[in-house]
Amino acid sequence: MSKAHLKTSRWMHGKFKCCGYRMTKPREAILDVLAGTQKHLSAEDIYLAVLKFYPNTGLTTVYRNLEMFVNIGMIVKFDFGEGRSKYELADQYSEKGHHHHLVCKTCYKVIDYSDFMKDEIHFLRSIENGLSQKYNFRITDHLIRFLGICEKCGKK
Amino acid sequence: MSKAHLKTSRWMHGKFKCCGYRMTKPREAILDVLAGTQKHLSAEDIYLAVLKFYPNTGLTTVYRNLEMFVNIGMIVKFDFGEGRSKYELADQYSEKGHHHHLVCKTCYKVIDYSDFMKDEIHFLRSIENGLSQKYNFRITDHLIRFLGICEKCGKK
DNA sequence: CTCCATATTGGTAATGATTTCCATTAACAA
DNA sequence: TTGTTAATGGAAATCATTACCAATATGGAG
Ligand SMILES: [Mn+2]
Ligand SMILES: [Mn+2]
Ligand SMILES: [Zn+2]
Ligand SMILES: [Zn+2]
Repeated sequence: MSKAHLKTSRWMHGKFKCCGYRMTKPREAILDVLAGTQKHLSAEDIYLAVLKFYPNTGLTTVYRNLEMFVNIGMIVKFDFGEGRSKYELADQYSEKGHHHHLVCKTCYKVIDYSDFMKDEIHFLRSIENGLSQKYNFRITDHLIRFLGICEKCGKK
Repeated sequence: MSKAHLKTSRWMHGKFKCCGYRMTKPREAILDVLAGTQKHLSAEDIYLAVLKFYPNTGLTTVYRNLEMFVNIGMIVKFDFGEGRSKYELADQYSEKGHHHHLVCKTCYKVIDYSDFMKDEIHFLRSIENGLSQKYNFRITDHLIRFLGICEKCGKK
């Protein structure tokens, strides 16, 4: 996480100066936590992790900053159906890069995959234009996800 | 909705006898309401609509039955991001058939589309098998959605 | 048709994630 | 160092969804 920290600091500088945002401990910590894991974390997960670095951070602050990070596109918020949102670094700031998810309907395990991106690009190109034209809708993003039963749940 | 009602009754018969479920007014009404609209309704939307037919239905009952209908595959539950779930009849019970959604990030307007299904099938076939193999995951469903700005929101 | 076992209902109270408030603190430009 | 103002964090409020539970209605057996 010290490595992650260094990396994090670098983004911050670039991203914040311009937007008028200030660089604060909680913000740095939130990005560090997300940069230091491959998992999809809930607001509370992040809060608990941040707490270890800065023992009097508020959960409110975590929520507030997560929202802000989502707004400026540094973090992505997902709803996989378990009742609370999960967060991860946006594609361009993550080692994972552009990817989608397999979600187990039973235990909510989430698997990242970035296979078959060539097929995806081909598929998207073939329809995005048609859709935005037909429905007068400016498409800025897409969501592709597969649902089913994970290995562990399948054995029961 | 009288037409919808007739149609609804027919399903009920087939679907319920077997599963051990009983046919009740609220259940009939919920399906009628969903069969009588093209919209994506929240639990409360449905509750208010049902209330007009059966003035002392409980919101709890609506939630309970929506969950049951989702479980047996007659209704589909969606989260478009507005903080409450939306429901619609499952593909095979709806005039809409298999379709996906365009969702406006600004006003949460939802547009159904079923264009380019040929491309979709081609795309899915090319990757579902590979994914389920590689990740030992039994895929039962998929979610394809486009996000962006609707016509109205684009003008502001 | 009547009766019974039990599935279902509907009000109310709990839950639990996320927001709102607001007085206090910290960032950072001058 | 100082002043302006963004940012924080604790507590209270929201709000959709669930859990409870006593009262009721359904559908099959007799
Ligand atoms: Mn991911
Ligand atoms: Mn739809
Ligand atoms: Zn699982
Ligand atoms: Zn819109």
